[in-house]
Amino acid sequence: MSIHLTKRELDVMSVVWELGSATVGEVRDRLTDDLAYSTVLTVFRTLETKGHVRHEQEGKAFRYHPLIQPDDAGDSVLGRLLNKVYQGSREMLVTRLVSGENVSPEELRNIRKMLDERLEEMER
Amino acid sequence: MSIHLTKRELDVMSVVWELGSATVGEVRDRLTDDLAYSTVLTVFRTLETKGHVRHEQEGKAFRYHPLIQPDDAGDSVLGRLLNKVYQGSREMLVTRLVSGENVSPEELRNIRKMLDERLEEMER
DNA sequence: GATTAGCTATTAAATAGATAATATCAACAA
DNA sequence: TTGTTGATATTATCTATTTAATAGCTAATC
Repeated sequence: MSIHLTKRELDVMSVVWELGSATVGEVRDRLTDDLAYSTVLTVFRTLETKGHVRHEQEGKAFRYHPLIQPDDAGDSVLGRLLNKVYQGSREMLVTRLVSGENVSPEELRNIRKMLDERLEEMER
Repeated sequence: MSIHLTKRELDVMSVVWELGSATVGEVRDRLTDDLAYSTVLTVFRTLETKGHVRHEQEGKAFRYHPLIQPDDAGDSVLGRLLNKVYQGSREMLVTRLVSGENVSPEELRNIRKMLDERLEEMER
């Protein structure tokens, strides 16, 4: 079963992943949108209900820890993108991904290297 | 401004893109979920309101034509995926994309070739 | 000319998602 | 003891999304 996160849930999880763990206040500070404390709390509670985070007491606040990893959440989005938008063509998707102005040659070379390694690995 | 499509809207647009244009019935036949005729029609109407498709009469039915292309809709999803899930790392994203079992060596080689071309192009 | 088939138009309703006001509680300070 | 502060808990509201029932229209058919 694939994991579905709403836009706000993803915003929150993104901070949790980045920091390793986070409190409501920490997340609130990092979000560009200015949400009420209780709003972020509500999102955390639904994430906890869905089993995507757990919390532990820290002083008087709760500290939330991720129970899912970025890949877990990314796969469903990536799969849908691949199939519905790029008709299953990974090449088309990657082409678009690297077509922006702000993509450095280094990054492209790193990706190419990764592909080389993966290809070698497949031949063995 | 980036284009946002809901899940169902994307399902419908996906068929429209694939066929070039489509009627309500054609879309309905191709969706795996068994939706009522009026449901698909409603989705088309919201897509038209948003300016993502236009229609013309064809016999007694409407034929819908896309006014946006896959990339237009994909970019917002891809951007969010890149930033929120893979912390801006295209390499991580592509790594995940090609990590499945059912990815052929041909596909990997094609992607690599595309990267080569793009790199050359950047050097000029 | 009445009936049917195959559409579109209208309207409704249920569910999901986003946001936050307000109530509560516990610990610390005065 | 009594506020005050900084959390969480409860509850509510609004909007977006999804789904579809039903009404109405038009052309072909009997």
